[in-house]
Amino acid sequence: MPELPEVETTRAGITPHIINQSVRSVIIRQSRLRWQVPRSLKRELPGHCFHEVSRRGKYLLLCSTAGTLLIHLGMSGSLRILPSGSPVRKHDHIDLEFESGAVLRFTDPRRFGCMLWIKSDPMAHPLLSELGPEPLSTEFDGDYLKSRSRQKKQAVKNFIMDSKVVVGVGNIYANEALFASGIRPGKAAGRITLIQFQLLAQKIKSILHNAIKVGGTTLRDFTGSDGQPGYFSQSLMVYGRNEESCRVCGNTIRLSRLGQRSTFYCPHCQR
DNA sequence: AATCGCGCCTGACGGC
DNA sequence: TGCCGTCAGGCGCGAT
Repeated sequence: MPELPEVETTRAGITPHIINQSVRSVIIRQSRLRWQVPRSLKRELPGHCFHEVSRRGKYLLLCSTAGTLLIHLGMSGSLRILPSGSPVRKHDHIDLEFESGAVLRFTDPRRFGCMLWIKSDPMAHPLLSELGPEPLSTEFDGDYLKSRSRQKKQAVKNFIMDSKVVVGVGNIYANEALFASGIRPGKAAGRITLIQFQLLAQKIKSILHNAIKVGGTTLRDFTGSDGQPGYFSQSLMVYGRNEESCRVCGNTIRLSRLGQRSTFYCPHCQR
C-alpha cells in the first residue's frame, strides 16, 4: 500500500530516468483504472518531454508542455523503470516508452489507482484544489491542527486522515502517529489540546520522514526492482498488532473500527 | 455543512 | 484439494 513515503520514493526513483526524455509511445493494455485512462494519451504524449516530476499528497504530477499526467497508485499500484522489451505480466496496465529506451511501467493489481491527463492548470483540478497542506511543510503544525479542529466531534484519527485537513496520512501512519503521541484514536478532534496537537504534528512528520529515509536506501536498485520500500522495514508499534502486547507497557493492543478502517491502539499508553 | 459509509478490485487466507 | 466467503485498503462521492 503506497503511503506518502512510498510515493515520494517512487517520485525520486523515476525522475532521473524520465526527466527531459522524449516519449516515444504509450501502451495502454488496461484502461479501466479508478477512472478510465484517456485514449488521447497515445497521440498527445509522444514527442513531448516531462520537464518536472512533482508530488502533491499521494498524487504524482508528470508535467509536460502538452499537459500534466496525474497519477495515483491507489493501494496496490507501482511505477517502475524497466529496459524496453521487459516481459509483461498480468497487471502491467500502462507503459510509457521513451526514446532513450527506458520504459515507465504502471502496474496495479487492484486498479484503485488512476492515470489522468490534465491540459489546464493541474492545481485547479478538482482532485487537487481542495487538498490540505503537505504534512512535511512548515505550515502543518499543532496550531494548524488546533485551528482546524474547533468544535469537531469527529474522531481525531478520521480527522487526520481527511485529505482536506492534511494530505498523505494513511491508515498505517495515522495509527502509528497517534500511538507515538499517546492519543486515543476515537477521541473527538475538538477535544484535543494544543499541546497534544503539537506532539501529533511532530510525530506525523518524524514518522513520515523516517519512512522516506528508509525508502531512500532502496533507491539504489530502484531500476527493475519491485519498489516495495518503506514501512515494512520499520517496526510497527500498533498497526496489525491486535491482541499482541504493547512494546512500551506490555498491555494488550486493541482493535476497533473507525470510519470503516482498522484502528489499533494501546488502552494504557493512549488516552 | 459536516460527516458517514459505500463501492471500486484483487489476492491472501481460513474454514469446510 | 478446491471452493467460497471475508478482509484489506485510498479515497471520491452520494447519502444523511
